[in-house]
Amino acid sequence: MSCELLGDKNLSFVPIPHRIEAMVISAIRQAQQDGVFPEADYPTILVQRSKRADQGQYSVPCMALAKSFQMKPIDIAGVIAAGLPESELIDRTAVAPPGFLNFYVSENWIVDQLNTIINADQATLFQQDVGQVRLANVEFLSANPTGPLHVGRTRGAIVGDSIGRLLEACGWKVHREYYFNNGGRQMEMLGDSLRVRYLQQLGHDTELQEEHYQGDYLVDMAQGLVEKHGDSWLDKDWQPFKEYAEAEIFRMIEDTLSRIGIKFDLFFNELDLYEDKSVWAVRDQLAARGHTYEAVVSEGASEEKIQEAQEKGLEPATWFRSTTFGDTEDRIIVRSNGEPTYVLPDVAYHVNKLKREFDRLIDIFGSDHYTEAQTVDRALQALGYDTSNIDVVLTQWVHLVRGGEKLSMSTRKGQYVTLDDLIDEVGPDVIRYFMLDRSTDREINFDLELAVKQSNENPVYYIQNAHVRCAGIMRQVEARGYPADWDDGADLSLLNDEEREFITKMLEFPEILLFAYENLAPHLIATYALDLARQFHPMYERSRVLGEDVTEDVARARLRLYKAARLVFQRVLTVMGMSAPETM
RNA sequence: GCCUCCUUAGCUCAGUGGAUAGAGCAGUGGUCUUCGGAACCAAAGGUCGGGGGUUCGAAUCCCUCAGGGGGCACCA
Repeated sequence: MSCELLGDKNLSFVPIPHRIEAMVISAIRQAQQDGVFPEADYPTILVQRSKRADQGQYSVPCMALAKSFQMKPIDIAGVIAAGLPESELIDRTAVAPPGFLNFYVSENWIVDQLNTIINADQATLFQQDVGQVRLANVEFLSANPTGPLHVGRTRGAIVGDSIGRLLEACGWKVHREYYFNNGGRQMEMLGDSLRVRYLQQLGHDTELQEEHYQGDYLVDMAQGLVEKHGDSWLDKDWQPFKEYAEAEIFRMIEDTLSRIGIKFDLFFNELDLYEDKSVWAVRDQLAARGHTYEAVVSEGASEEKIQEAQEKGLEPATWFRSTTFGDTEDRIIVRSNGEPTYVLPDVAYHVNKLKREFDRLIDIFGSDHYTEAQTVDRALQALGYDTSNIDVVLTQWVHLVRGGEKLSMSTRKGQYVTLDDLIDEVGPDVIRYFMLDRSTDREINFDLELAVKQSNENPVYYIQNAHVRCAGIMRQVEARGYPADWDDGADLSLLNDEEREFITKMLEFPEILLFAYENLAPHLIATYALDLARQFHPMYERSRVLGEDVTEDVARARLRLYKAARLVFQRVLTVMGMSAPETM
């Protein structure tokens, strides 16, 4: 086929719709040169998957082209059909009213893709090339080290890591970053809580106060401290305890994360932004550009607020005039006591990231950070930065559900469910899938009973079982003494309609991958994985390899099919950060 | 009050402005007994929250109303 529009890149896994689009554009250009179509701009060509078999596998609605080309849609479709370049991909096309052009993908081409899949580098199977290699910074999780990871943080962690994997599958290099603050009152309380626990371990009669951290992990930690240092820390204040606790907690967090397949490239300490003075530099630059002012209340504040401020006797604070950038109210960046609010170091952090070598930044936040993210964006604009290469993904809440009842995830008094507890209960693969399979702007009800169910109600088992079944066939073939390359050179034209349709479904993966990447929507991978499994199992039921009534030629062709299917399931699971088990 | 996300089958949810809106579960009726039954097949199930609008064409875009989640701290 003519591929000039697709450039020189390896065509193996260019999504089919992209190839069809290139063919259509080529036909349109030809028709324009021939004077059949006027030289007019026209809307983007839409190539969609057909819903019904009698509409081919892909179709292009030409109705939207009618205005540009001053012809009836059905005639436009006919002209395009006649002008399509020769292609090994497309067998035939058909025009359907009111103006659809349906594409029938070549059966030979479809089955031959099994060879392409099997011969490809498995680590990069279906990898999309979105230009030269670029570097993305994905910031997620960013929980302060005050305790073990709580389940409430899990969604952001999984979504962040998976978006990273999605980018990697589309040719990016990904730098995963975790932003944290180990200063402030919270961390002081943490240190002091450990100090109290330490004293208790040594038999002192002292109790935690209400504002102390109540979690049992500090008891264990205090025990370890006694084992290491005996009573030599008796007279120390909160500070060394805080440092000890922080180091231990980071160790716990990293252990937990490694259990669900997440590894960060950098833990970025907010305090570094104070040490290198960049927090104050940001404030000064905002001031120099005239975007700040000193006042007790914001400009245009209500009488009520002014009165309230007077009653409290507040001193002036530094405000960022975010209303200039579309905000409904200005925001405080430095409190009257001289301490910055959270937003100022966060702006400095983003400036820091923008100054590093990244081609784009992606932030994953809980939806409760909506206003914060907007304010940071506005401040960056105020500083003169182009924020168009910063994407913010906000994730909605997760509710743990057991037996139809929502569980409380309160962090008070240490009664929280840790991520470790959840991993112990349902396993890492289930967590990853359940946190991924819904659009990020939808809430999740995480059903703990469904999570451990071993039936096709549970999508994780259903998907992984497809891989297990493929692996089972390979084992069986080997056990019966067939050579490892038995399927090499098999006559793939022996595969039936159902088997070919399944291959077509596998070949949708590149377009799904690209679309999920473009929309930063990893749930589309999860949905696709389940769809693929749902198409796999019925076929598996009927298309046996080693049945008595299966001829050797058919057996070899089917073995080739399952070999490729196994690789595709493995790849899909890997992109989601899940395991592809051989047995279950 | 303002901002934001959600509302699609009994339930949980997919759905890129295009043809007759799709899955699973539950319910109904069947099949087979395994290269892992942790299975498969069939029929049934819908005013896409309500109402306007834009468009040749709207679940999808815009406006509006209603219901639910989250946010709007001199917290992080």
